[in-house]
Amino acid sequence: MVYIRYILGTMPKSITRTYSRYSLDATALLGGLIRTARKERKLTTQEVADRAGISRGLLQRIEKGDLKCEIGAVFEVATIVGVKLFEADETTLSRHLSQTRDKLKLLPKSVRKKSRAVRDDF
Amino acid sequence: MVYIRYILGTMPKSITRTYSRYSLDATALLGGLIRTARKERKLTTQEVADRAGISRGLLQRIEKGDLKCEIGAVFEVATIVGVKLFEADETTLSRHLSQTRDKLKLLPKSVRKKSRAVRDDF
DNA sequence: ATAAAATGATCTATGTATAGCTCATATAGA
DNA sequence: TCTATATGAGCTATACATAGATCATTTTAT
Repeated sequence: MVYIRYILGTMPKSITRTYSRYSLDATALLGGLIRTARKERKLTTQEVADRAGISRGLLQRIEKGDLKCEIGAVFEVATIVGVKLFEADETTLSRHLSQTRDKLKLLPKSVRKKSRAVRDDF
Repeated sequence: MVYIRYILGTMPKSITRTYSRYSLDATALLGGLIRTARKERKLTTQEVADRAGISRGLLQRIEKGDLKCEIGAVFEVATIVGVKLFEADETTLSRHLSQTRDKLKLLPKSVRKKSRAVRDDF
């Protein structure tokens, strides 16, 4: 079976994205914590990558703090090497989760802007 | 200018990935916290998406806790609506980051497995 | 010193996440 | 009630992240 995968097209234009210092630092910190925890547990990059079901290259990028990695892969690796997210263990996390869901129910379902400026012209 | 973009190939096979309960919960919690914070600050999805430089659709997936979003986009949105990562503000975060880097310098540069079982056959 | 193993870096093919629409529905405010 | 608007959901094209390989280098343990 043959599958049509490619045709002719125009030159692609790449998109660059900007990040705040806080996001950069947070991702770098998480990556560093993962790398530290992995070494303390004496696990090789290949072992952790296998357990997480990802490639060794992706694990390297995660440990470097690459902002373009998918969050599921990052969190999965963090879990495997024992880095706590939100500084919460499994039970605390799920409790916090349901609390957040309850809180959301109480908030308005959509945010509405003031339609016009307040009438102060009288 | 014409750019060669496509050729003929074989049928693609998709890859499914599994995630732990902990990763699922952590991502869902983060998404919920973001949604809650956004509403409390009375920001529309469009406003936050614009400020983060992402599409409204991606923001919806982030708030839903989609594990395939890139971590940079998620952290950027969290920062914008005021959700603290690591329960730390900017200065605490950068301090923690340099501490982690210092700690890494002290650890062995590569993890080495015991090459063979301990000699107990004598 | 030597060798085996771990890590770092780079390349290609391809599966897929994303932007940017459209349309339908829900909802807050007048 | 009425209406503007926010949200939800689905679509397509494409830019890009990932897997998987290879090779070079570093590093640990013997």
